[in-house]
Amino acid sequence: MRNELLPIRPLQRDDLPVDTIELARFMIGKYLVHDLPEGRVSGRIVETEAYPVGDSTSHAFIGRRPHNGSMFLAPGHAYVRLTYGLSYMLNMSAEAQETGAGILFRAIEPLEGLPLMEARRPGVPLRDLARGPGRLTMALGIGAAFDGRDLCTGRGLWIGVIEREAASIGVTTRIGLSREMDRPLRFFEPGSAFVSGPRKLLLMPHSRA
DNA sequence: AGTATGATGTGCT
DNA sequence: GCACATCATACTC
Repeated sequence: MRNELLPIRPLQRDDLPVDTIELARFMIGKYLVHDLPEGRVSGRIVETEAYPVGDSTSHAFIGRRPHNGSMFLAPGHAYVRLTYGLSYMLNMSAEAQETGAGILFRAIEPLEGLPLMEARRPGVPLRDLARGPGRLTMALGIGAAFDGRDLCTGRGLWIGVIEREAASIGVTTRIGLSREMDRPLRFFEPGSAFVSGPRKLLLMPHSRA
């Protein structure tokens, strides 16, 4: 038994805005897809954060190192990093090659392959399956092996679009930081139940078209 | 609804 | 030693 696949078209590298902050906004309402032998797992991107050049909280801020090299690849490559010893985070490189910037995928609305996601996270309610950056990678089956992979191939793990744009995009400060806490670099889909973070952040968003 | 805490790995952000 | 781009659980209001 196999699901009908949604008509998701792979995003090309040339489709991506060069600017990190524009890219983080652009990805709201796009799709994260993981095609596996067992089937497809996918979701609509409802929350991202930007880590632009010069941001002291960016993992690229200290310069290129073995562990953060993926942030310096051409736009559209995965940067996967373990945080707090338990949670993998999926980022995508931004700006020109060698620059060192990226966006963090913080939450998706699960769409395809729900049984596969639920199998990885037994007993977790649908709403919590991929609400949060660590949960997202758990649900999609993403680990360290994905670091450095091209997300613009349309195969394996890739980003895509359905011809339907987000009506509006919410903007707030980022989550989990102890510095640079004032910058409006978190983007999300207003009204989505699948967005992570405290409710109070949703009460004061600037909403833009 | 909000707040506190422990688990756990990695690099000194 | 300590700070993390976190999560699940236990506890309070």
